[in-house]
Amino acid sequence: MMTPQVITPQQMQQILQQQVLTPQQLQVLLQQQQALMLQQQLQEFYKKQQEQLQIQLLQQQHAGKQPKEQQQQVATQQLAFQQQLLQMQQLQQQHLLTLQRQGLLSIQPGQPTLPLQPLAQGMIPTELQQLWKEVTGSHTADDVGCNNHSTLDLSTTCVSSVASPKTSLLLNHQASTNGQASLLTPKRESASHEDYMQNHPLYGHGVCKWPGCEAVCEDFPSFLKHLNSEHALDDRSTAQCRVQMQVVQQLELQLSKDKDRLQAMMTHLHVKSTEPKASPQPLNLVSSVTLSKTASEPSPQSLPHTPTTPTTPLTPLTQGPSVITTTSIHNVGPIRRRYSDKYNVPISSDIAQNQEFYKNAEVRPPFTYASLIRQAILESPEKQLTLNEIYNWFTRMFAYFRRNAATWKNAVRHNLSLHKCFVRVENVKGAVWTVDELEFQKRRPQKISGEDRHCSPSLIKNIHTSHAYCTPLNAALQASMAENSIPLYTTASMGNPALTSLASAMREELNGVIEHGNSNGSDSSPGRSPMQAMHHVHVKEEPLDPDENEGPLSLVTTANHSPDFDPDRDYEDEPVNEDME
DNA sequence: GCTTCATTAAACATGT
DNA sequence: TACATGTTTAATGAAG
Repeated sequence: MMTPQVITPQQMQQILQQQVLTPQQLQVLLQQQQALMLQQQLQEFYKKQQEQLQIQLLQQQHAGKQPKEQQQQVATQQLAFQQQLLQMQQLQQQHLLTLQRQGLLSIQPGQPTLPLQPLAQGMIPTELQQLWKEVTGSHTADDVGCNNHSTLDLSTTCVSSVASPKTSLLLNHQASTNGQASLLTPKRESASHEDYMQNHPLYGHGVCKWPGCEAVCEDFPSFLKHLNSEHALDDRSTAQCRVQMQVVQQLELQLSKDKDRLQAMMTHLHVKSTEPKASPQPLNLVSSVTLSKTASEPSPQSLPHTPTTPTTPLTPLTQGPSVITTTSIHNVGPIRRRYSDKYNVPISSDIAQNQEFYKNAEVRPPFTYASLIRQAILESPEKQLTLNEIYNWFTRMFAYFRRNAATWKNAVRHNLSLHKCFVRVENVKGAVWTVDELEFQKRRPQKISGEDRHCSPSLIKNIHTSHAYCTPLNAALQASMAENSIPLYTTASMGNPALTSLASAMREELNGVIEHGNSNGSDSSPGRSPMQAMHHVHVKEEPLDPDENEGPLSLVTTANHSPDFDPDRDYEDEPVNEDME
């Protein structure tokens, strides 16, 4: 049988060449793939039925029945089989509806993605029916109807045998979208009656959408009446509900498997594309950078003066970080918006996955300076770096920053001073920079409410807070993550991008959780801090700092003083005792 | 068109 | 004096 390909290699390639596969696109692909698989399974089922019929026909012909009897029987069986076909189609519609109600499947009229055959139409097995006319079998309807097949849970065929045989393919997009009001999210009682009518998942286009019902209800009250009378809480409804649950579970299981398969495919392709990247002659910059104090300008002969053409991973990972694509290589110039900031891609994942690429290609990393600085600091064992070490990290990790040192170094310094998320801490050796994770997370969404800008920008407030216990919360965060056995971003994890992304994603998630959890200042145990040697913490106020009516307040610089946070953020008013100077 | 943000450039201060 | 470090301001462009 000519079965439609789920996804051809060409299609896959097309997908992969779309550098950024949004989760929505991925979802659509998975749904389409699953729908096609469903279609295939049903078609296989039809085929098997047909084969059985043919076999039985041959047997009957050998038995030598009377022609008239045979004709009558054939007519009856044909009718029964057609009914079963319709029921199968109904079942298929129900599957689709289930997906749509859950928001898993959204068939849009102009969706230009992979060619998904309209199931409601494509599944009408006219050819099969034609074949049926040619053959005469002795199948009973029950045999057909309750013949479960393959992995599909077709038990609904038996349960919902009350379906009207005249039901046609009522699945249409509009009804489907109506159904998206979701079975799983019951309407609030405050919702208007009209909305409820329009969005009731079991009612659409004047038809009861109860599985296998399709009863015509002129208006919503009559539908309700019908619903209460015909689909009351009884054994049949319970059984149907149970079957529907099984259907959903089956589909979810299948979706999960397909997701895993896709992930494995992506991972496989990604690994394969990065395999030959192991440069036989890696740039000897790392050692020179780390050994030299003024290593920001590495030896010119070791630098790629022309933009390298690395073998870049071509496959965008769909979950989490993205991998450098060919076209992104061209984004060498100044990028005002960094996509990883914009799309919330964990920077550590991206850097980890494209580490070799960034090291060898003079491609500007698609992150802001602030993100890069933060990453540099977080990668350090002590979560603190001197300015020079930050420079070194830049040059070590990115070939792009091996040139124009004056420019980007100035930018680094500028960012360090400008952003409140970077905290300068003086210790005995000198000044190091740490990350105020809360501040950084707070500024990431970049959600701007314009009315809050009256707060006068500016002015660094170098408050010398007193003690070593002025621990940047980042340390506590890291410690908490360590306690939760969440691997930090290390070079050891770079070998496994999936793990890295997962860890990063979890870390980002956890940051948010801890952020809230810590907002009461309960767990900033100084004992965990790796920075007890700190003496001075300079707290600065970021120019973009609004009054922040919403979102977590930063307690990093204040939690050490008082849990009662002053929303005016006037850190100068905080008690400053025992200034070290 | 406005606002916000990131980037870049530059001036300036301070310390070594 | 030169350089590194740190702060601040301003201009510019991208994006929302």
